[in-house]
Amino acid sequence: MGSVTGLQAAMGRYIGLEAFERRLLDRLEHRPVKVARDQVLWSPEDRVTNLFSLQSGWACTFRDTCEGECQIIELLLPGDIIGLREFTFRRHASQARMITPGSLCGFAHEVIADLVLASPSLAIALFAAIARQEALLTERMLVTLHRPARVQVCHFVIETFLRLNKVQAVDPGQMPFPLSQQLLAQILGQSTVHINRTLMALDRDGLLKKHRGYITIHDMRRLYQEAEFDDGYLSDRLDGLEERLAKLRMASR
Amino acid sequence: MGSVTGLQAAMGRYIGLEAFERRLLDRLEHRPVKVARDQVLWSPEDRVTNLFSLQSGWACTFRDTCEGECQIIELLLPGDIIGLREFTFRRHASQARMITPGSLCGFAHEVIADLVLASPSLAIALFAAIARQEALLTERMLVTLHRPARVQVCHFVIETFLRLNKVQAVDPGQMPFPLSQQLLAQILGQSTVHINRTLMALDRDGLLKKHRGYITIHDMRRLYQEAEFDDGYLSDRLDGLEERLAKLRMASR
DNA sequence: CGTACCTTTGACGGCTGTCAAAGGAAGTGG
DNA sequence: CCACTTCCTTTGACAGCCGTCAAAGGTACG
Repeated sequence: MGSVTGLQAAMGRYIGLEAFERRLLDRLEHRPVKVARDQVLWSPEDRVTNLFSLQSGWACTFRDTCEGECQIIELLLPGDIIGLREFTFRRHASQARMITPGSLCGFAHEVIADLVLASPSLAIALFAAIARQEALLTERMLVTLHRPARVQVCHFVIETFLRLNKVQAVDPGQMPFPLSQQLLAQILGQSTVHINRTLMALDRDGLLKKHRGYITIHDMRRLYQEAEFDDGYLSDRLDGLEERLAKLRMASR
Repeated sequence: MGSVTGLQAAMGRYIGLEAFERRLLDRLEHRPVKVARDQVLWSPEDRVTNLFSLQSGWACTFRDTCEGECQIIELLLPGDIIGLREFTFRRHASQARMITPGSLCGFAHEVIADLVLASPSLAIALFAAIARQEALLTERMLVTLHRPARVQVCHFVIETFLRLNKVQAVDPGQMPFPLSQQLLAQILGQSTVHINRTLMALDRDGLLKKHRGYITIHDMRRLYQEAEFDDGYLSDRLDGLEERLAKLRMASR
């Protein structure tokens, strides 16, 4: 039986899994490995060899821009697959690192070819997973390019709240948030100093307060308003595609 | 026989195509349709029904942010597939529109399921195509968040030059560029006024000059320097994955 | 108990957005 | 062929969000 946050859950979000597909996925993650905070999963220029299924803990991929600046590209939460962006490339452009201690399962990138061959449904689910991660990136870009830091922070907190909620119910008063202000700045592409001022203001205005390790959301409604949040991009529904797959599968038997 | 910029070329960038795969793709684009400038391919909230293979002309997908602002998400050039980002979603979040007149082939999004079922190689090629489009987005985000407008413009011009060059040799002195300063601003997420000032400066400094419909690159070397350009993210090489597919294919016979 | 990391605050400067207006180029219709 | 509209480009003045630098206080961890 796979864990709640394993590949089965990651793929099962989008499609119904048949028994043989569950077995396939289970075999990939039979032995999760514990990893420490700041553990590096790959570095720039490394040959692409592995993907990872993140079972617990938070991780990120990032790029060093010039002069020591650093931009986080993806924030990976439990249940996410790490490396989907890059598995068709020869070498990594980014670095991947654990933000907290956690556990994960690695598997060779060629295994994707096996999965696609064994199950077109899983292939579609993988498309869906990539598209969701890309949608996160797109929303981030829209917000960072066009809205002030205050909106960016509100938006990111809601987004993270909803993402966490998909895996496990989250109390808005105690939302897990193991990110320093520096990391938050690197996610939003702003300076640590400015993020700090923004967080102070959000606390002063009674919207939310960031503590060490967690966030307290005081007023979810106003948070949505300030963030101008529209959650369409977080939808897991596939529609249409899955039906077509089912039909094709029947026909090919 | 498929056109130079059709699906065959789009997929053939990444993998070798077998005869039956060529036939599959050809059947999808037997009848290209001419479309006018500003032709809308889909709008926000539309049900996702189609993907398009762009045979000629330039297109884009974009989102209206608040207050009439508009951010272009993808710039699509001949040979690109339009809609890869969204085909696993139920409804579109963006709008897609032709920038110039052109021609394209539409096909139902469920056809992707057919392709995946018929050929795992094509599935991998589709992963590669999505990953390349996502890489473009990522680079854009890194540059827009951390570099001044001058670098952004240089970077974008080189990127576009290289993308065009993959489809057809481009003369740096007459590079096709049918984008107004307003569109360029919407791509880079900046104001038209500021883009104008930046272009004036680049012309004054002898780097490049934008005319109506084309750009003259005066000094490619300095352009690369100013853009701090690294072309790794434009690579089409797959490595490893294709070999694995070939082996699996053999084994399954 | 000390070191390292994280948070907080102030001063200052710059890149970029907004507003406004005018001149140019292209396309349309009479 | 010319008047007219529309879009595109250019320029100036001004303001504001945000980055940088610097320093101090707080908190966790060995």
